[in-house]
Amino acid sequence: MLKDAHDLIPRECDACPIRHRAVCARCDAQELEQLDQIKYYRSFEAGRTLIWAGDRMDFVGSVVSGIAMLTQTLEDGRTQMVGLLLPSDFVGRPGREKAAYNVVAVSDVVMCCFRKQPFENMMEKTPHIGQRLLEMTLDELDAAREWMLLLGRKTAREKIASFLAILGRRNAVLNMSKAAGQVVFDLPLTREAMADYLGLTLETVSRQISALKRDQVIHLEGKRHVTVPDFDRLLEEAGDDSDGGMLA
Amino acid sequence: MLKDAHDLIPRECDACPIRHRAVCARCDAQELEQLDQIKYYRSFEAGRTLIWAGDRMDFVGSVVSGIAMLTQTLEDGRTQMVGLLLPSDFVGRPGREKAAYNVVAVSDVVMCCFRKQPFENMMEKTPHIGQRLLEMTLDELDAAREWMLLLGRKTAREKIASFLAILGRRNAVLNMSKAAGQVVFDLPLTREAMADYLGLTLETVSRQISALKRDQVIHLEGKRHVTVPDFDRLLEEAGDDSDGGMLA
DNA sequence: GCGAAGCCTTGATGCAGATCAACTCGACCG
DNA sequence: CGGTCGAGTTGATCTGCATCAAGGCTTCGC
Repeated sequence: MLKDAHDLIPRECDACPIRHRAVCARCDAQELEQLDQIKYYRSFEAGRTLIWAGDRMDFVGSVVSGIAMLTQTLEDGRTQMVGLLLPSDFVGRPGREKAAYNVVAVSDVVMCCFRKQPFENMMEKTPHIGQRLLEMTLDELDAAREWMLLLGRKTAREKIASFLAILGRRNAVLNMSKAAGQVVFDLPLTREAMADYLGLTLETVSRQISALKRDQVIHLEGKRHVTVPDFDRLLEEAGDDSDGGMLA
Repeated sequence: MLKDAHDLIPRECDACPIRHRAVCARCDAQELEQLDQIKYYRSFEAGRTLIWAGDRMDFVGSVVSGIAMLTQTLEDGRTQMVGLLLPSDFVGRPGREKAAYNVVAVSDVVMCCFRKQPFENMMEKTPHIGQRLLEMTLDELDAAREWMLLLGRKTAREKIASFLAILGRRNAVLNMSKAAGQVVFDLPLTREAMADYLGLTLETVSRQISALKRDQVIHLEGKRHVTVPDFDRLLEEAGDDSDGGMLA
């Protein structure tokens, strides 16, 4: 299943798909050289837990390809997703000994790992890395705060619509959005993972997706392929403050 | 009411109560000098909204004294708190034009404001500021993720207990915790603000506090003064993973 | 081709927390 | 000192989502 994972591993940073969005985005050729000394690639197959909360961490790194999630659980098993990691997202916290969250591969994942101690040393001397990491962390904090509004105050239907809007927005940017307002994408998560993202049960997720389909807000082919005929309609359903959506 | 606010404004950074925890924590004397050129103090009375989401921001800054909250709202008025700002916490985002959240003074607040443009320029040249801001932002992100678990997966009782535990832990650190496990503090928020923090209604907050009192998990004098006779008991009620609590 | 397992959907029922409403208490003010 | 206003409590009722349960569809291994 992972037999061709090494095809996805860039030979050098110039060829790296996340070169200009990851922690290393601001680094110059010489700094990349240094990073190269302390990095290595790892591949994980879908479903595998890369890191358990509480584990000792000896690396930090970037997601190169695939999707992973950060989760927390209570003793009785209730699970909440607290981060969704896409290519270029950063994993781990410089200066921290132990992992604070579980990291689980949603799809097959390739990571570019940096040995932790050398990376921390390098951060001290190379402002470019810390600067970029600050930007990325601030973005994540903003995302976390949107997410808190969703978890604390939205109805199940609004939660689903919001989640679809997030995915749709992302794909609209990448795919240069199809004709007038029509947006198409695949759900990267199972119903259960969506439930953990949204603070719902998988049954409620399923029901609300069915309801949005019934009400023509979305169309579904199979269980994962979504078409949004009218994106503004979807945004209304998401209940967000009308304007706020597009501020980058 | 604010007549003596200027008494709370430090004359110089050395005398500043948040000198060693705020963004400026790592700055040396010369850097403080520079910051001094671009800073000014502002006072706000309890209840005032310091900043409206969408407002143009021409400063960033630190809370010197008092408590403020970040909130987001949906059009129909549902409100979620997304940040609780204590002395030394940072307000605003370098590089961002417009405020993303409302900032509301919970108590009287004094802020140390930096003019935004000069502050950003200084960040470019002074790694100490960016480094400290990164640390603080990472801490906030961790807090946000704990908060997401609370919002998404905890029951009303667990939410209240968790919130009390957070307050109690903070005060235990400051006040060198009273005799054996006993913790005492005042609630800084109204029932309504607590509800906005926890994603509940104020009625539910009130009922659950009453329930915890009835069950002897806490004692109340008046409506705000809380005594926790057995802190471990409170942590159990909070439902957290047993160990996780004390990792700083 | 058949059984098992994973993912998903749908139905029936129950309950935690929202909503609506009445009331208490203390602070402030003319 | 009576009136008002904001904060908090408590009760009655309603409802959205969780829970429990059954069954469908697809994929995979034998």
